[in-house]
Amino acid sequence: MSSRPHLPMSGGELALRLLAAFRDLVDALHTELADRGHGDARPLHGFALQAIGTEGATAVELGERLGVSKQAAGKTIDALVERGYARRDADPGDARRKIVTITPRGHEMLALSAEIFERLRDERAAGIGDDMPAFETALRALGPDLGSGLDSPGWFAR
Amino acid sequence: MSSRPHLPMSGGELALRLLAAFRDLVDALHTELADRGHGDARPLHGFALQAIGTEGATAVELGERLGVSKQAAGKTIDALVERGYARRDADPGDARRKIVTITPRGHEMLALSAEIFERLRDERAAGIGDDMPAFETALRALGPDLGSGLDSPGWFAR
DNA sequence: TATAATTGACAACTACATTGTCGAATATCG
DNA sequence: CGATATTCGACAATGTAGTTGTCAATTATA
Repeated sequence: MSSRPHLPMSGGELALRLLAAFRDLVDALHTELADRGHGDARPLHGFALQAIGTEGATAVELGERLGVSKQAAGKTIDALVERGYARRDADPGDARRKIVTITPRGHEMLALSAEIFERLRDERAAGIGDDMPAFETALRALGPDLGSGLDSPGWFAR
Repeated sequence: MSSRPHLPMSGGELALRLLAAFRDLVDALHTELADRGHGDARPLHGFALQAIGTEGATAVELGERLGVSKQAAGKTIDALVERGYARRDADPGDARRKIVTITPRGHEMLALSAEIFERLRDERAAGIGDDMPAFETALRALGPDLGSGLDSPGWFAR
């Protein structure tokens, strides 16, 4: 409960630490994933798989959910299919569409990611202690609504 | 505070919200920067300028500080010089080296960024209230040491 | 039925990263 | 002093991911 006096955090440090904490979590996740048979998975792949969902999706839909063009979504789907995380099938009702669905291996990767994320969260929470609920409440208040587009690559530098 | 029962946050949501909060802050910063004469500044530029510092730096040094190759650092320096944020000068003592220093316009952009970041932080803190000190303490405990490399572009997808 | 909209694929282009190579300049060691 | 090694910056080739534009095929609609 921080009986210590609190050192103020500058706005720049706040931003930097948010990014560092995110990267730390995701790097730890993928180190662990690599150890458990998913060394070819990239951070983007997990997000894309979740955007595909249990219903499946077309390239256009995936692009909309991820906030990128359908062409970029198509490339991501190619990568997922190459790695065995997703498959493309013809839509029986509409010959234009190709439905992308998650393969068993894709589901396994998602489940593994969730499991590892939970453990990472618990480890971090243990280091934070009583402040964790306040931290989570504040983090929810800090950021915008979720799912607002994951067009991260290229956004940073350009 | 928070007399409400706390809803638990999954590990995945934790990671996602850290990224969303970071992006929200940086997007707001650059919207404001654009309104004040720095529409061509990108998030990476501010970090690169800070890595150059008041002492100046060579391309190799900047690459080390940013965690990228010297070639990538050279390109970033090109971008900074094009926009008038930095300048390259020959080192009088070593003809191989070219010292990159921050121009007055670069210093102005850094000062403006710091000012805007402070205001953004205060706005967010107002929405969070009493939990803000606990939040900052927890965020410090959550992430790794700062300055561990900013090689964000390409890191996410690859 | 003619027209419009949707889907997925292809091409061309941009942007940013990588590794490898090179010449020039400097440092070091015998 | 001079040969060798290192450092720095530039160039080229390559890889990846994104974009826009175009196109044919298919489906929906007026």
